[in-house]
Parts: sequence; structure tokens; C-alpha cells
Amino acid sequence: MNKRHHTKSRALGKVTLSDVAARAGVAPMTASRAINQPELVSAVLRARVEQAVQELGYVPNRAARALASACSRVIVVLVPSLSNAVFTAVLAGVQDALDPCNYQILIGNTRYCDAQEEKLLLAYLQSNPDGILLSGLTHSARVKQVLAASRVPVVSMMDLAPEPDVMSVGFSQVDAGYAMTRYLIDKGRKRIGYMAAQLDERTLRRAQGYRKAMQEAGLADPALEMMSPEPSTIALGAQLLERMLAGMPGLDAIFCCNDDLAHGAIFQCQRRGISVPGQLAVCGFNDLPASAWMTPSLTTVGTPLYRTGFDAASLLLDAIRGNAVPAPRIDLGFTVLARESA
Amino acid sequence: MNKRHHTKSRALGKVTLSDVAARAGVAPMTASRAINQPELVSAVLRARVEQAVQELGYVPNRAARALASACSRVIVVLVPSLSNAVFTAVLAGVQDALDPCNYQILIGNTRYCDAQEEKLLLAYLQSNPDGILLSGLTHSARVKQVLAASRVPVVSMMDLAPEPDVMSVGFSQVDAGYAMTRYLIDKGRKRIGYMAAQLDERTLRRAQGYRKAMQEAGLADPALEMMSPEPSTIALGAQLLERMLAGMPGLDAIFCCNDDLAHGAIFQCQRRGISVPGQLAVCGFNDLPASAWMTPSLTTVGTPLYRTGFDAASLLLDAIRGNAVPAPRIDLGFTVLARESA
DNA sequence: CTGAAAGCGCTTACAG
DNA sequence: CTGAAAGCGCTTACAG
Repeated sequence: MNKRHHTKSRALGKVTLSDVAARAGVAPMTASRAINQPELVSAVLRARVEQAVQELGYVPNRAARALASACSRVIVVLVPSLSNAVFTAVLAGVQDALDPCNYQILIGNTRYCDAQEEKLLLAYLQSNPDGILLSGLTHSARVKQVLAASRVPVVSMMDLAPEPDVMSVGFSQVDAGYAMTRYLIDKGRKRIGYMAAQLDERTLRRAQGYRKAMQEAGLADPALEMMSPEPSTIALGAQLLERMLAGMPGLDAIFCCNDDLAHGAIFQCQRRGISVPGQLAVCGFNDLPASAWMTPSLTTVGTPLYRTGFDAASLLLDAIRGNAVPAPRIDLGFTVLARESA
Repeated sequence: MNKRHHTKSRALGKVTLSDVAARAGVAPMTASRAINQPELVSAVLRARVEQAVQELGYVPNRAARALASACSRVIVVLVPSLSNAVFTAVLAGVQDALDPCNYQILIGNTRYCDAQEEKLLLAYLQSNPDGILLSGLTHSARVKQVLAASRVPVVSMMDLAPEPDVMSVGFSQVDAGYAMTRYLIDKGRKRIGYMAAQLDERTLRRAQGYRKAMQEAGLADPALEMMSPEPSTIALGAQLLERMLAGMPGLDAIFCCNDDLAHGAIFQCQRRGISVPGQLAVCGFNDLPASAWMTPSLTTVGTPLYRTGFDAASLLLDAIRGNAVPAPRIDLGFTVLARESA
């Protein structure tokens, strides 16, 4: 019987390394090695420890390990939303990159809210993460300060940082907004509306690109912008379409800041009997799975979502391991996907 | 200067509770109380500690706290997928229920794979979770055994456990499959196909309900079942529709095991010029956001996704706190949503 | 290759 | 209300 069991302990009555060691007839240190660095232990003792682990159903205590080794093997990932397929695609890449490395991923949902991001970051910092993956470049002053003080490696996802030493993986949201707008202009559209919701930093950067293209073409008109702070949904896309049709005479195209809004807009056109792209061209952003399959198929911007997550996590891993990071800014580019709707 | 800094320490050079206590001129124990149970500390000392925390930028060490208190404040949530909107909706409910309680949520993506579930569970058990939220009722023998041995409270989501003492929140997948099929039968459909993918436990239970209804109506025909083990996608829905049209003569309705497949099937019908529901009725399951908005709008089964997550987390919290759990099985029901497509 | 000692940063359980 | 002592379960850093 173990000594612990005699003392009035706060323990959970769980099997510890000492129990395993006692059972195997070795020192705790040897049991620890047999489990974590088996090549350093003789075959005989290793086998005895392994057997004791099995028999006792030993589960290592991560908190104790983290405390003793000053290494948490935790990576924090902050995304603005989990219901938006954009970020679950990014997360899939992150998980695939981290999966073989035995890290624990703490996923935080900031809900597009700076205060929530701050709260989550402060909470997660208590876990002493080895690295942090952030969405976007815009953060509260407090977040930036806390991050700097923590000295934990950080990689930003979804857009490219202007500072060359900041690690970031994604593509230029401004350029992509510009390219999509140019595409519509080249197709001969004149009255091109911009439909945006949520108004997060990416949406606003795409709007910058839109404006630049419209100005260059002499087509700019602030009345063509429909910006709603509400969350992006298919329902809102349908609703904003109505408002744009009513308030923007001569409208012949709509650039939706994301595919959800574009889907809603197209569904509503179908209901109203408005032909797409005949009467109205509609395009989106991000190329969600439905976009290629709906009728008409959606012209949109293909973005490297999965790749962004994968490469950002890989870059972070390099930074954590102290590997040389030749290019802290990774531009994955984007593609205008010309399909039926525009 | 702190004593720690003189020793050859493995520490991270971070500010500790002792540093805060020294700065505030109190014992570490008092600093701990001032932070965690401020009402037990006099106003003067509390203020001094709070100031020291600010000045030093103290961040508590979660691992040390967990180790000392034998309480992790971690809750593990295992879902089969993050790209499936069904589970992100459930997760939203979980997060909202847990958010005010200051728990850390460890989200695990099992990828519809028993081995992956086992691997994740074993890894997460090292964090000594206070509770676990599982998706579904079917798990490997090892998972069940490890779970039982851990003595951690577990709540199953998405379906109802047959055992009355097992905590579960959701609705009967069999009954829902039955109800949707009956709806089609009542509409006068005779040759009703069942389109399924992934073939996870929920899909198979819905198939049971489908078969029961078809048998009762004397309409059963195994040739009407199209079961694919591939992941459910819109693309697959389009593809399986083609196969069903080619291989099931006289088909006049399709019950898709989820909305993604149904969307794909309807898009493909539109491409082929097949009128829905005129020539073919199509219905889905889960009522994803697009379903109400597409044209034709999708007849489907509305399921309490968010609520499932919220109530499951609340139930788990009760169990963790040792509160009486009057009803360990919570049936949230479902609704057949009659819309345009069937 | 093996192990005794010390310590990671915090909280429990007491005592005053 | 405050604090000294002990311990949570593991690993580091040595020594043999």
C-alpha cells in the first residue's frame, strides 16, 4: 500500500509515477525516463515499468509535468468565429500541422470582439502556451502589450503584416478586393455595389481594394456601398440585396464581401426572378463548398484557408524550436474564380 | 532582487505569487487569497496585493494551481468534425453555457474515427478534466473502459442513451428518421430513396427510422438505399443523386441523411432540369442556415443543435458540482419543417 | 544506465 | 484576518 494513502491527502487517489516506480521496483526517476525517454533505460527495467503502467492504468499528470519542466506543450489559436466555415477550414490546417507534434491546441472563439479576445488571451496565458496563433493584424493595445510582455512566439493569420519582422501568413486582403472588382469592371459592369457585413478588418480591407479599383476606373460612388455591422448570414445577404436594389438605381453588379452574403443575394434574386448574371452580376469571397455547386455557380475569390492554418502552425513550430525563420511573412496568394454568376 | 534569480533555476523568469507577495509585504498565502477569495482579506492588504499584481504584470500559473488544488477547471468536448456546421452549432451552445463559469474548454476533433477519439481522450485525460462531453453513444471498448476508470462525469450529446443512468442530451435519431419518412409517405410518395454518407451512428439510426416507416407502409425496398462511407459534402450529394436516378427506377422522393447532401442533390436537379418537388421530392436533416433560403427551400428536420450543447454543458456542470441530477436523459425533440422541396 | 535531492508555483490544512 | 509548513506529481541537474 502506498504511503500517500495513509496521509490525509487532497490527492484524487489517482495512480502516480511513484506508484508505477514502486510496482516496477525502480526509482521514480527511472520510471519517468522509461516513459519519456525509453532509449535511456535498459530493456529490463523499461519492460518492468511498461508493465506497471499497464497494470496500474497510469495516466501522467500534465499539470505536474508542465510545472516541473516549465514547458506546457500548449498552443493557443484565436479565431473570430467557429460558425464561419472560413475559420474552421483554417483550423483544419492548424490541426493537421500540429497533430504529429503532440501539442495540445487551445481554441479560442473571440466572436469578432476585441474585449473577448483580450479575455481569452489573458485566460490562456495562464496555461503558459509555447506559441500563439492569432487571426488578423488588428488587436487592442492591451493585447499587444500583454503579448509582447509574454515573449511567446506569435503568428498572425489571414493577412500580411506590414512590419517585415512580424510573422504572418495569408494574402493581401486589399489586393484581393481590388482584383475581384477589376474582374467585374473588365466584364463591362459600371454600377458595382459593395455588400459588406460584420465589418471586421478583412471586410474593411477588401472594401479598400474595391474603392481603389472603382476610383481608377472612374466608377467610384460612395452610394454604392452597403455596409452592415450585423453578422454575415445568408438571410442578411437576401435582405441587403433588397435594400441595394431599392436604393441604388442602375445597379448591375454586386461584390459581396463573403460567400454567405452572396449565396443569400443569389437566392433572393431567384425568388424575385432577377437573372444572374444577366440583369445582375453577383460575386463573393472565399469560395465556400456550396459556391461551386449552386446554380448559377458563384464567381468568387479562392483563398488559401487550409494552407494558411497549416503554414502558420508550421512557421510557429519553427519559431518555438528556435529554427531560423527565413521568411516571417508568407504570402499564399489568392485566385479569382470566374464562374457563372458574374 | 528575488531569491529565485540567484539559483540556477529552470524557471521561465516569470513573475510568481511570491514576487507579488514580497512586493506587497505579505505572505504568499495572503496574496493567493487576495486574488482568489478577496472577501477573506482585509481591504488594506487586498489593495496592496492588487497593486503589486498590476505593477509586476503577474499572470497566475494554471499548472501550479491545478497541481496544488487537484482541480483543473478543464472540460473536454469531443466532436466528430469541425467543418460540419452541425457540430459548430453544438459547440456554440457549449461555449455559451460554460463561458460564465470560467472553465477552459478543450475541443477535440475525432474526425469520425474511433482510433482518433481514443487518442484524443487519452491525451486529454492527462489534463485531469473536471468533465467530458462526448458526441454520440457509440465508442470503442477502450474508450468506455478508460472513461469508467477515470471516474470523470460524462455527458453524451446528439442522441438519447438507452440506459437511464447515463447522462445524455439530444433526441431520438431513429424517431426523427421515421418522422421525416412518414411525412414523405403521407405526401403520397411511393418510391422513397435514402441517401446517406459518412455512415456514422446518427446516419445509421436515421436509416433505421426510415426502414421502419417504409416497412409499415409496405414500401420497403433495400434497392432504395444509397449508402456511401465517404464524407458528406455538397459535391457528393450531387454525385449520389446521379447514381440514384440511374439505379432506382421510378424514384419519386429522396430523404437525404443531412442537409449538405440535400443541397447538392437539389443543385444537381436544377442543373439537370428536374423539377423539385414536382418530379422529385428532396428533403434533408438538421436545417442548416442555407436550407430555409435556397430555392426551392428545403424540407428538413429541425434539430436542437445549440440547445443540445447548452443543456449538455449545464447538465455536466450540475454533475461536477455534485448537484442532484433529476433527469440524466434530456430529450429535446425535433421538428419536421415542411417547406418547398418536399 | 540508475537514483537521491531539490524544486517547479501554487493551495490545503492548520494554527494563531 | 494572516501566515508557516507541507505537499500536489513530476522533472531538472547532479552524482555515481
